[in-house]
Amino acid sequence: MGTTRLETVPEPKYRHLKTVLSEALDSEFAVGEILPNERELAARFGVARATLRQALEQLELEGRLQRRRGVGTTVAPPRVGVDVNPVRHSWPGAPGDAWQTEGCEETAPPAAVAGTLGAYTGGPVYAVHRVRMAHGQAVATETLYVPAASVPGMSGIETEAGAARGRAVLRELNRLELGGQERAVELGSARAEDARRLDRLPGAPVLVVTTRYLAAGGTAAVALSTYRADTCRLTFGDFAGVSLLAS
Amino acid sequence: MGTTRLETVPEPKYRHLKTVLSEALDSEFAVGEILPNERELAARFGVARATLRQALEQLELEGRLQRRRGVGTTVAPPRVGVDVNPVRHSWPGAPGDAWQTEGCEETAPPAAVAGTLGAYTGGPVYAVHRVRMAHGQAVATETLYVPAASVPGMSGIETEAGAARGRAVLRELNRLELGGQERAVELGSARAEDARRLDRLPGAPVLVVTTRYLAAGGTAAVALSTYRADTCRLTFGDFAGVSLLAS
DNA sequence: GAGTGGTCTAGACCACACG
DNA sequence: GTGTGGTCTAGACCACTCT
Repeated sequence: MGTTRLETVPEPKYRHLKTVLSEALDSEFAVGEILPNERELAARFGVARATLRQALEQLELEGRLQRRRGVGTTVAPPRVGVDVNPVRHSWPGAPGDAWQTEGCEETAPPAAVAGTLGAYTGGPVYAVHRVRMAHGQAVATETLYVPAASVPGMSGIETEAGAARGRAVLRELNRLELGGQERAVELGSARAEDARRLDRLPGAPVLVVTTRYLAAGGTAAVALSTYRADTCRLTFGDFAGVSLLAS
Repeated sequence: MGTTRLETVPEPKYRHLKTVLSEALDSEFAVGEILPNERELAARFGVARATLRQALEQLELEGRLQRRRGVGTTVAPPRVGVDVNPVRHSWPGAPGDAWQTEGCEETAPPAAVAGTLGAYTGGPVYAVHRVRMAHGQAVATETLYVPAASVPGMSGIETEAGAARGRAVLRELNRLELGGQERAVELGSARAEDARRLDRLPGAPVLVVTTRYLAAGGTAAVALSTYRADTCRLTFGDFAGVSLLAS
């Protein structure tokens, strides 16, 4: 006896390691606790550091661990549920929304965004940058693309800059009647700028939420929201329960 | 000058590689086209294979590439939008739903699921397994947990097995009045079983959708749906547009 | 400066698909 | 059998954080 190798196809080491570590996290570690460093863990399990890291990477992807260079690997708290419910039909920047305006610039939108802006294509576009906080931590960044044609009140000479200007754009947007919202979620990897704001490395996995704001039969604005995939669970409806993936 | 190194902090090789490859995919390759193999690509760019693979991994995560052992690396088609809209309030298995019932077993639900089943905790639970197809390919698997108490019509002796039994459970479920749905989306990694059905390796990134079906003031059923993160974009509302992450 | 995770190398062998 | 991606090793050095 003394063998656990009953599978027809042997499991890769890193996957077995992942299982072992996962169970250890459940039983032997508390949230926030710091794990032994990678070199010691690798030695303890008798594998190369690269193999250990493969297991740690997946556990981090699943939100079980948090790794920070120069600091160490800690046990992550359960994911926070962030509401992205489109039920309450309101514009971004409406009273009570969870976002904080950080800046605004006038740019040409990315080609893919320009396509969905439809009728508004060609004119200048405001890019409003916002951040969403939860429990004192940035969980998402957003760039809201608003064609100048959607906010005619902004057409005058603008002396305001940065956040104030962004808030002005949102104010103007809120004057329109919102026809509806369309939303999509997909997996992406954080661009350098977003990664910095989210305190992650570039390329970190993120959940990208694309929202089209409809008004007067057209697309009045498009938002690209980038949520930390390791720490966030996006909720729709009034789902207030906890993650079912915890164990 | 002949130098492109203007950054204060040099970019890691794999990240630069990713950018270069990404641009090459846009301009020099067609969807479905097969790339040179990893050993040749690594040689061509003058890096170790492991470094090249780090770039390929992220591109696959973003849905730009598809890698298959024994076959090669191909350029992935744009992600398919799959509707997970909770607006049409209906039970799983209602006419017109996109899922195909594959089997059914009676099990104890995972601890985390049992917790959200609330009032029904303790009794036997049906686990109905379903698959969602799109364009002839499995894009998602689902396990629907239905407490026996939710489907009293099933309490008799059951001679049916597998898919037929699963359909019977769904039929019974559809007799109840649906009070509402609550939904959450988060990143996970495919368990071995799901990975097999989705034609992916275990650990592949997936979007996990948790749905609670409410009836008579309680949770009548809970579904855990696992979507391929590389090929799927989950849409809410009537969002029929294409991905904005394409470029 | 010491210790951490992040990047990188140059190999090796394995599992799988296909002809 | 041949070629592909998947796993694994044993090192090395770098970037970052904390003291």
